Amino acid sequence: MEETPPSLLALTPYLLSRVGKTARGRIAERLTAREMRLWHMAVLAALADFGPHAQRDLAARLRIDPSDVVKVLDELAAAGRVERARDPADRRRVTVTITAAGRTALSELTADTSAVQEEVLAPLDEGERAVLHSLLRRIFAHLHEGT
Amino acid sequence: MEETPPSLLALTPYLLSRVGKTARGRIAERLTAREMRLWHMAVLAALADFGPHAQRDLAARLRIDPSDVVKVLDELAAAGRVERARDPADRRRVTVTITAAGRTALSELTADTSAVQEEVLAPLDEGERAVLHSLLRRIFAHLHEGT
DNA sequence: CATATTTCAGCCGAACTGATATCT
DNA sequence: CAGATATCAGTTTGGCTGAAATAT
Repeated sequence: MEETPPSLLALTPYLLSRVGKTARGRIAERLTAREMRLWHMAVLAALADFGPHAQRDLAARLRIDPSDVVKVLDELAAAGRVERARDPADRRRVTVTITAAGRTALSELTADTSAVQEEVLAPLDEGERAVLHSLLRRIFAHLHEGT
Repeated sequence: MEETPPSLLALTPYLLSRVGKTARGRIAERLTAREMRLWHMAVLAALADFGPHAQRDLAARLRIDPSDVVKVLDELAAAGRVERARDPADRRRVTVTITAAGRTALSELTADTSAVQEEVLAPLDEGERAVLHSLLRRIFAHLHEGT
């Protein structure tokens, strides 16, 4: 009396949605233990990978609402993981930079996510994981090219 | 200035989370056009696949909170897609049954989801879609066996 | 009386909307 | 003054919690 309806399991988007939600949940669970959330990690990763951003550019890159960027940065700045500074060339802009503490935090979060990867992909061998990752990359690229 | 951070794209759980969320969003979009939501579809599918359920069993099968089952069924019943009846053998229980209108609605929702499948999996050929589906089925089974 | 099932009211995090202040 | 940027306040939605009401 616990089976999932087969007519749903036959639909790949349904499976994607369910598995994705579980993955998200597992990551969020670990981040919560560090008093962080997914957006905090995404922001830190963007700053580490691409250098300082104006808040507007962070919002565009991560597809997060600008008004939410404010809150996320408030929290990251309070924890000393990013620094905000007015751009002297255009004083409307606020330039956000990751700190050393921010990089440390990011590496912990990345380790958490790798642990989740181990949990979620447990039934797959190395080759299968690579295939899955590559298929998802292609789908992801396709979903974000039209926009 | 629009690339997603590579350190995130390297993490399969992150990709699963993002792609899954988009899939969920695309389905939800279509269902909204029919004034339905994902839980409505899941409930109808469970009733169609496995026959009448007590509300408690629907909640267990679909891993939805019992208090939310009440709201979902209120809406489905108001639209004539399910019927509720007290179980005479145990009058605490309410037995839920799908109606003919409910089956019609479900087939429309399934068609919507198939259309989303076409959108999301567009870059993959038949063989790749089968591989993806099979890998996701295995992950899904693994995630739900421990519980 | 203890437990099971359904129902209801309310909370919280995530995502969005609209308005405002500041600056170009 | 028109447009851009950041900020703030409020709304909505989904998912959860806790407490009732009814029945076993």
